[in-house]
Formats: sequence, C-alpha cells, structure tokens
Amino acid sequence: MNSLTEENYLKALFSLADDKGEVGVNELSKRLDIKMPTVNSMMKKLAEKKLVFYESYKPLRLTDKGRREAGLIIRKHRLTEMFLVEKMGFGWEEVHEIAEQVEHIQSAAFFDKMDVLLGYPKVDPHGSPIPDKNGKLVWRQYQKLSQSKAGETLVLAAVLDSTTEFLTYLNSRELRLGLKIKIKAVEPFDGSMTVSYGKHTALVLSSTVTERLLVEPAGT
Amino acid sequence: MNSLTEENYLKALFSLADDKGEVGVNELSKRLDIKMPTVNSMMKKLAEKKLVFYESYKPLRLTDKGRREAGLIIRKHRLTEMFLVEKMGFGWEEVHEIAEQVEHIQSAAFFDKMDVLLGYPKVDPHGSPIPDKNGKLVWRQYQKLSQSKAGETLVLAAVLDSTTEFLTYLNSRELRLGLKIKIKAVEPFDGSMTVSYGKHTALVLSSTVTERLLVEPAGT
DNA sequence: ATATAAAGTTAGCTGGCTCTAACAAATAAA
DNA sequence: TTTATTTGTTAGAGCCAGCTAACTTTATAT
Ligand SMILES: [Mn+2]
Ligand SMILES: [Mn+2]
Ligand SMILES: [Mn+2]
Ligand SMILES: [Mn+2]
Repeated sequence: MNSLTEENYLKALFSLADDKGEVGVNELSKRLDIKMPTVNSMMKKLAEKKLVFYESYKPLRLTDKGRREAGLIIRKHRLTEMFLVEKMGFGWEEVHEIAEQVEHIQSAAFFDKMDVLLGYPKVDPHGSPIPDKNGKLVWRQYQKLSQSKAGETLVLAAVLDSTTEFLTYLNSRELRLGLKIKIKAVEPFDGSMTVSYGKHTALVLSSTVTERLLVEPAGT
Repeated sequence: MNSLTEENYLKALFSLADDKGEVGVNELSKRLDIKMPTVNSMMKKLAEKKLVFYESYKPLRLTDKGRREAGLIIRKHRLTEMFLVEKMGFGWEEVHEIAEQVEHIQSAAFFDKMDVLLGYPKVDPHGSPIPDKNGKLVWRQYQKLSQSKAGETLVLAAVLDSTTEFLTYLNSRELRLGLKIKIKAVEPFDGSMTVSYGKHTALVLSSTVTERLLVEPAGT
C-alpha cells in the first residue's frame, strides 16, 4: 500500500508526463511545492517499489505499474468530484480541494458505489476523462480554444484549470461545459477573442482564459 | 489544526472517559493499540495544545476545548456513517471503517452538505447520538438489554459494538434498530436470554450479545 | 507492613517526509 | 569553446509518530 504522500507524487508524475512520458525532478518539485532533494529521494523510494524508472541525471518515467496506480488514484479523484457535483449539489468550482483529500480513502466499495450511483460516468465535472478500473485513461481529441479561428463554432468540452478562481470566473460569464461558442474575432496582438454564446453576443476572452479551455467542433 | 493522529487520540479519550471524565494511559494505549510511552508523549503534546489536562501519574482528562474538538470529529464520523447508509446504500455493518477515514476530511462544507441532505439526523445508523455543531453530545437514557428482566418488552435503540462481525451477526438474526423485543426468559446460569420479535418466536441471545445492545421501554 | 504486580515515565532509537547547504552534471549563453 | 545558468545529487539535520528497555510510582496481595 502506498502512503498518501506517495500517492500525491504518483498523481503529479502522471499529469506532468510529456509525450515521451518523461518528467524532470525540478518540474515535479515545482508542481508539488516540495524541494528538489526531497523529491529526489522520494523518486529513489518509488523506484525501489517499481513505480518509477530512476537513473541519475535522467528524466523520470512512471513504470506500467506506477502509471496504473496513478490512474486509479485519479479515478477516485474524478469519481469523487462527479459525486460531489451530481449527488451532493456542490458547484464545479468547490470540488477539487475536497476530492484532493477524498481520493486517498482506502475502500474500493466506497468508490464503486459512487460509480454505480452516478451511472458509470466517463468524464468528471471539468471534462477530464475518468480512468477505468485498470487505471487506463484516454483523452478525446480536444484542442485549446486559443488554437481556434474566427468564424468557427465550437463546444466547450473541458477546462485545463480546476481552481476555484478560474471556475468562479467562468461561472460569472455563464461559461459551462457543453456550451456552443462562436468565435467572432481574434485580436492578433494579444490573442484575445471576441465570442458569442447563449445570451452573450460579444464577450471578450483573454488568451489566459482561452489557453485553459478545451473545445471540440460543434456537432460531434 | 490537529493531525489525523491527534484526532484519533482525542476521539479515543472522549469515548473512554468514565463518569469523572478520567482515562488512564494504559487504557488509552490498549484502545489505540499504541504502546504506553508513545501515548504518554502524545498526551504531553496535547496538553501543550490545551486539549488535555496532564499531570504525572494522574489520570488524563480532556479540557473543554479537547472535548469540543473530539465531539466535532465524532460528529463527522457519525454523519458520514448516516450518509453512507441512507444516501449510498451501504449496510450498517460496512460503514464504520470507511467513516474512520472520512472523519478526517478537512471541509466544513462537505459535512454540512451531508447534514442537510440527511435532514439533520440526531442519531447514526448504530443508534449513537450525533454531536451538534459545537461538538456537544447527549445520550438518551438507554439501558443494556442484559439488565432487563423476563416479561419486559423493549425497543432496540442502539448497539455498543459497530464492528462488521457483530453487526453481521445481528443481520443474520434480523435484529435491527427500532425492533420491539419481548424477553421470554433469562437463564440465571449464564445470563442468556430467550426472546421473541418479528417472526422469531424463541431465539436465544448470549450475554455477549445482550451486553452490546441498548434498549428502551416499548412505547416512549 | 512488606512484597508483588500493574501502571506510568524516561531515555534512546527508528522510519517517513521534510528542509538547507554544498557540490556535480548537463544545458544554454557568450 | 569556455563560461554561466539551470538542473540534479549528496550530506546532514529536524520534526512526527512510532518502538524497546529500563526505571519509578502507585495499587494490590500476601
Ligand atoms: Mn480535480
Ligand atoms: Mn491528494
Ligand atoms: Mn462508527
Ligand atoms: Mn479515524
């Protein structure tokens, strides 16, 4: 059994992995807000447990086992967020912090029950996919809103930032998942977009925002 | 903020307190399955935090602050058990272990939401009272089934043992809270009782069982 | 009253997870 | 290609929560 601490390292490794599955110690250190020497020794420990490939001065990589265990924790996190929103009436901006704690509960039955009650959901309230019971996670092919062009109509599919601050900002603009958004103009200077959706006919989104929104073409 | 470890000590102190509110180090040590020297030093730490009164070679006592904080953890534990049974479909025999972990979640909103969804319950699935928001807990005046006499009719109000094993035994005999039980006979030799309830006309309960069941007079 | 047993304490050690300071390797800049 | 910067590692320390061994105090039996 992995400790709560180890679980948080695994999750961070998983989510920081680049296309090659590689993560730097420095990067991980910054994400977790834990100093590099601490991270370094934890990586040696996780390597002992066959969860991480570790070689001096080389990037870190999760083993299959490590990736699986990370996926299972993320599964618990996302099922929890979904449960909190769908069954307990929380807003999507309130659930990440709570799930960060609940994900460490050791009880398969607890999360299985959530899964059943929710009807085996495929995505969490932020549009992120929920890994299956083997910890396997697959993202649908979304792109960032920032990469779309004027004239396109898109559906808001997921957010890349689940902090209360960002989601509260989206709430204030009535931006929700599933919303159909039309891009009216893109300002070349700073990348800000003028968009329309629902009752909003001309709302401006900064690139800070459009970088954090994932969309798919309308009608998929 | 208290650590998970400190919270478990506080809960144990609370539940072991005798009529004078006193608890011995040895007693606490056995309950927590932690050796006496470890308990001893933790008591000094909790005394520093003004949660317990500690004097060498004298019994331990929770301070008002300690009792309040213990009560609030027990509140979270019992609300969780109630939520698991009432809203998630768990059996009363499955919830204690899960609640033992969930009680440490730091989120007032999480437990407030449970409270609202449950309609402000006064007791948990095992008949134990749920402390109020100030951590105050009051037991109704129940007595042990073992203290009742032949001929009496009683209502099963609470269990003193929430282990899976005991509750599974009760399930197998269809013994549930709220059940009306008539005592047909008490065997003086070993204190075992022959009782009738529901479809059961003559079922024998050992004193091990009757010691763990709390009852009140039928018609209260 | 004395001896024995039980309960409580002290001292010193361990493992888990964190840190800072100093050093080494790899990468980027000049 | 040499130098500077960034990244990664080692060494040594501290705090937390546990342990055993040895000792002291209090309670119980004889
Ligand atoms: Mn989240
Ligand atoms: Mn977490
Ligand atoms: Mn319980
Ligand atoms: Mn607990």
